[in-house]
Amino acid sequence: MIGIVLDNISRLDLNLLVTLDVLLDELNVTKAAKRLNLSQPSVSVQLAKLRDYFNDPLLVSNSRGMTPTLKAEQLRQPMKEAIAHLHEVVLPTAEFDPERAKQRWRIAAYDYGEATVMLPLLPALRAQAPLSELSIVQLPPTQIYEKAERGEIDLAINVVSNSHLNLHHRTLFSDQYVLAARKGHRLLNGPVSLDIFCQLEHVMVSPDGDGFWGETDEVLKALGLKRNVVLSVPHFLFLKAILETTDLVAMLPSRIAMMSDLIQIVSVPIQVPDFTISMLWHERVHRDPAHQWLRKQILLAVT
DNA sequence: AAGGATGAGATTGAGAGTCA
DNA sequence: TGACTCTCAATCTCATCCTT
Repeated sequence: MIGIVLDNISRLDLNLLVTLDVLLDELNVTKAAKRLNLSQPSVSVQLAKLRDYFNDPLLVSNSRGMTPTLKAEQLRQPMKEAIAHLHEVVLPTAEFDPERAKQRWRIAAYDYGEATVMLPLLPALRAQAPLSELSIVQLPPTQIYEKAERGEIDLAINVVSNSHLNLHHRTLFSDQYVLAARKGHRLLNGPVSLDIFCQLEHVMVSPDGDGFWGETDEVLKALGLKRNVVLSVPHFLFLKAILETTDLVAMLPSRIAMMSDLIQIVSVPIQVPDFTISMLWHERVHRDPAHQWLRKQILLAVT
C-alpha cells in the first residue's frame, strides 16, 4: 500500500502543485505564467501534466475564461495546506517583523471573547502591525479543531473542552458568573434570597439559540430549585443591552457586567462554578513566528 | 482579439562511461 | 577515486496555430 502511494507521488513533480495552486487563483494560464515567472507555453504544458496525473481536465475553457472542475475545487484546500507545510519544512524560519509584515490572522471568538480579549488587543495590534489584517469569525466550539487543522482559522478564544485536546492552549483568565440587573431595579434593593432569585425573570445566553438551561440551572437543580428563564439570546452584548433597558436579570460573566455603568452586580446565595478562557491553536502554526508574536500580544493585552 | 495548445529547437542537469 | 566527457531526458522559450 505504502509502495503504491510512493509510486504515485514519485510520478508527481511537486512544483506542479504550486503551478496548479496559482492557476486556480488566477483562472488564466497567461496570468499564472507571469506570476510563476514562466512562459505561457510552459504553464500550459504543466497543466497538461497535471491533467494527466489527476485524470481530470481541472480547468475548462468557457466564454469568460476558465472554470475549475469539481475535482480541482476538491484539490484546492488540501493542496494549499500541503504547500504551506512544505514551506514550513524547507524555508528557514525568519524573524517576524510586525511593522512591515502583511499578515492576515483569522481568529474564532464569540462576542464575549471579542469584548474581553479582542477589544483590549486591537490598539496594540494596529499600532505595532499596521499592515496586517485581522478577521474574527464566530464558530461553534465543536468546529474549532477541524477548522484549525484545515487552516481556516489560526487561533480560537474559548473555554477548553474535550474536543480541543489535540490543540495547544494557554489560559488567559478566569471569570465568574454574577447576578446582574439594571441599577434601580424595583426588586433588588436588598439581599436576594434563593426564593426571590428563582422568582426573578431571567434572560440567558445560548450561542446556538436553543438553550434554556445552563450552569446556574444545574446548581439550582442540585438544591431542588428552578429559576424563571423567560428569554434566551445568542449574544452577551445583546443581553447587556437588555439588562440596561428592562427589569430582566441575568447570571452574567463579571467582565461583561462591569462594562456597563447602567448595570449593578447583586450578591446571590448560590455559587456557580467559575470558567476559564483560553486561546487555542493548532500544531500547524505553533512554531510560526508571526503566530507566536500574536499569541504574545494577546497575553499582554489581557494580563 | 485574447488566450490556450502545440511543434521545433535550445538549454540544463543527472547519470554512465572512461581515463589518469 | 576524482575529473572529465558524453548521452539523454526533462524543461524551457519562441513561433505559430487553434478555439472561443
